[in-house]
Amino acid sequence: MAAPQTIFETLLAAYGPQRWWPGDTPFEIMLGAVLTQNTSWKNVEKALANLRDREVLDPIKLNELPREEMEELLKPAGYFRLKTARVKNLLALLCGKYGGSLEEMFRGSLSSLREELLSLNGIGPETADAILLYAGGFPTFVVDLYTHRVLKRHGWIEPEADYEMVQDFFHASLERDAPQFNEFHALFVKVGKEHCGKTPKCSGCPLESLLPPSGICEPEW
DNA sequence: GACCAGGCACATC
DNA sequence: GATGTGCATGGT
Repeated sequence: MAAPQTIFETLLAAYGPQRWWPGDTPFEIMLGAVLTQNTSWKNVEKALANLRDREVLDPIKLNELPREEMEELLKPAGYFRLKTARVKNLLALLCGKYGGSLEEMFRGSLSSLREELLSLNGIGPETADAILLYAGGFPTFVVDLYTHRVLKRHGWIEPEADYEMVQDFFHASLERDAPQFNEFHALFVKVGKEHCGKTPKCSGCPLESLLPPSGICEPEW
């Protein structure tokens, strides 16, 4: 069984720091977390650029934008009706309870904020953790599809493991270090894209070295 | 033209 | 409780 720290060091050695989730502001990162749901980041950037051009990349201004206009600006990110509703749910909390201030919002505790975000329609565990880690700087591990897939294929978690169980795999043994969690998640997406897609390309995968002699990467998951 | 992308909620069994 | 399906655009 490979330890999370060993997996991290192996991926970091193979790919180097990813310096992920570039966003000019925490608010932009927060929006990006919703917009990137099942969507490539390139499309998300177009939607964020639309918001910037329209000069509504600000909690208060965006909250005042009519639904139809927001839908139009978010179109490039896909699921634009759905995501407009989700962004509005987020803005309702941010503006209603915290006066539109992310700084104010992130004064809360990790666990209470996580619960609060999860109570919103459209914010699931991955989006909540992404907001808390990447925008808020809280040490919570973001588990995405690639993380699940990489761990299951290599036999490092049981096949039935759900989101919380995968997250516990990391939280149990790693220091609660936001910069490391940030980098680690990005590295999983990197190795996932290159080797653990739906059609796996195991040749040259840096994680192969961590498997026991009889271990194999199970490509069917 | 098929398939995929940094999910989530809801329906149905 | 588990499994299936809708949501939508843009790139390969």
